[in-house]
Amino acid sequence: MLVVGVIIEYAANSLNRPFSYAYFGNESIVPGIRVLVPFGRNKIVGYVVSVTETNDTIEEWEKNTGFKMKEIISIIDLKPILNEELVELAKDVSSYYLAPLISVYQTMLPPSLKPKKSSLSKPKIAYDQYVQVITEDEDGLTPKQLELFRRLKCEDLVLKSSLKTTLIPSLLEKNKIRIVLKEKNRLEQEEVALVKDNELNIEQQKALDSILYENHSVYLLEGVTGSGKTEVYLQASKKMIENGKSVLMLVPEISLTVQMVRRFKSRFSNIAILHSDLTPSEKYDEYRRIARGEVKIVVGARSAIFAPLSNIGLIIIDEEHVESYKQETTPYYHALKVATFRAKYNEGMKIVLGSATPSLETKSRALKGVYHQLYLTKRFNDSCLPKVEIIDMLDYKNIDTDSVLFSRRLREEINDRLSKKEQILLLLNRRGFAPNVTCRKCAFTFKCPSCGIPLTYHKSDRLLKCHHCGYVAKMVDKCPKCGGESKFLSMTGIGTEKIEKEIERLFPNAKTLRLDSDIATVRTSVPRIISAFEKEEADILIGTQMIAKGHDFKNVTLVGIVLADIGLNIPSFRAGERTFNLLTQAIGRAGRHEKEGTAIIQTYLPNNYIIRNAASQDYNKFFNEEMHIRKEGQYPPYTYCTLLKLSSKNEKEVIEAALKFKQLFIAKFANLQVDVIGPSEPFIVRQDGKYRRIIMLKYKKMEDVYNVLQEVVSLVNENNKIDIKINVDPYEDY
DNA sequence: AGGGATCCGATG
DNA sequence: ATCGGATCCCTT
Repeated sequence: MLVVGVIIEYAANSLNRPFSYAYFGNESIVPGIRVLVPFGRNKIVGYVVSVTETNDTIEEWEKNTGFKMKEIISIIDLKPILNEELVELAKDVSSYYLAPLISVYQTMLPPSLKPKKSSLSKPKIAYDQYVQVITEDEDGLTPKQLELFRRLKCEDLVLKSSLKTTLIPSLLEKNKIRIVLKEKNRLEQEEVALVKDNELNIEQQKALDSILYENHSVYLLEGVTGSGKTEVYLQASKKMIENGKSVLMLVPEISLTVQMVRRFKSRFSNIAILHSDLTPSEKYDEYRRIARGEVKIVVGARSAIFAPLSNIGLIIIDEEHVESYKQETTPYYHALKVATFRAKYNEGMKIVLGSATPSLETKSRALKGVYHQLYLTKRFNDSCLPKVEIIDMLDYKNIDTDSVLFSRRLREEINDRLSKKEQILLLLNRRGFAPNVTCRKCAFTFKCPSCGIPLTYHKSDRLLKCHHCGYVAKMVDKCPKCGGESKFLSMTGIGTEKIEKEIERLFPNAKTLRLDSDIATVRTSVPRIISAFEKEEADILIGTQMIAKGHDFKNVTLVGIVLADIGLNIPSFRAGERTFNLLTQAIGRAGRHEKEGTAIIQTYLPNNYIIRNAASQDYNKFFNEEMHIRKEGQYPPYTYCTLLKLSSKNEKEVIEAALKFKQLFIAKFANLQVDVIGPSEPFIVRQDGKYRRIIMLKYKKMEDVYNVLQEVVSLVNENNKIDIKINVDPYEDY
């Protein structure tokens, strides 16, 4: 009998250990394969972690160990689904982020291979049928058959479906040909013509040489848009490939994947793509192409950091500062952290971080010499920086006489661009019509039943939406509390829809488009709107941060930031950094080409350092001032953080549990450099109808908190009344 | 007593 | 994570 150690598919801390099963069959069973096992009253999928032989019977084994033992129902895989490196990597990720091992495996693998019951119904390998000639002998063929036979003989393999003929069965029967099955690639990749490398300028060459020949493990390649970071990525990749290494290229989001893939395909004919917009079949096919070693370059989003590439020479993380590199659900990993883990198994591996506005963590490490700093300062097409004006919206003299939303200056400039047939971007980082609906009779405010935060009114579909959880309700005519008529329901605050309406009123002849995630719910609508605007089918594009990212509109000469303050008042220590990045991005959309551009920032905080530094495009000044604030508050990069999230249906119980944890922490950390902040009521008051509390730990060394956190994880076992989530190095903090 | 909601504990 | 049996609560 074989005793098989299995971790089961449920990603719960209390089940994060092997369960033993018996196996009597004669199929090969080795660690790393999936099996179907009985668990409680269910049949579920498990992942084999150990196999040992014993002469005991089940009864004897049960008596010796005191556990019950059931039998494995069936074996799913022939061979391990993860290579050795990924198995080790999963351990590192699981232990650093205190996440169940199975949850890491599940994020590493495509849907068809996840150790999860749902994988069994996911797409399997698809085959194409090819025809192959197996003899020289032309005897016994009819003229038509002979004609086909001779045609097939010229080639090795011919795709059967490409032959418009019914004669295949007869040739098969006469033993002239055979059918060969080959795995199909269901991802249709765009054809891109290969081009030569661009000439590098001195800075680029220096950066490239440093990456290739100096002995640092992490590089920060800092350079504004248009300074040619991508060319450095491409040529560094090329050299790595020549040296027999492989390359992993990460981009922050799907729309940027497409552009980056195009750039890479113009130099390398064979690359793999991994991101969440692929279908399960496409993911499966790409994954296996990588695993078989058929590709040396992978371009993808966050989870591509787990690509089964071997012998990695270079991992590039473009737009390093973007927060989407951190997953904010179990296993809460950050792609950069995972990259550093991968360096352990890939001798001499380099990590290159690219950004125009590096995260404070990265920049400060570069300044300390932990990362090697490289600069690209020259702009390529020599386009000049836009002129930026800050408009104080508290000063009534600046406000337009017809509209409180626009300043005189912004309205003037819009009129000017409309008359010159140049285009305008209007950024407001909030969707909907009004973010708050309150009854003026009884002060009732519409709130989300499951989150407890105010609902936003969406005029176009007359809905109230929760921007946090997606809850939707029909707008009503009367106040649900006092029955007051609709005229008492006041809509306060602004969103993109209101700007759209206001533009229609003030500039009736202007053609406008709107782009935000309400519109983006239809998969194809984003590229459609972007390309319509590119083709100058509209004068004004109104949108949220979606319009600030990446797109290069040649005829845009005016960017209006309708209200820059949104995001600054959020109680997060990262609020300033986020806003700086967004404003910088948006300003950068103005005048990226021959024509000079202008950006107008409307704000109630005209002297705020974030807004001033974004306006002057001064990253270094922003960095120094923000670092000062982080130091005062002892926030990252001066400390590390871990966020504890507790929730329960019973408010009193969360409060009590949170206080208990606080006490535990205070006792354990008495002599260590660890701060315990909270428990506090989070900004999102409820989650899924459950009451919440958060505790933030701030510390200098992970060793100081690690054991205690593990203890917390084990306490979670005993406590199924309250749900506890641990987010190490969180980006959420309120 | 009966039905439904909620809690609790075990899962090999 | 999931399930069933135990427990509690309310109605009948």
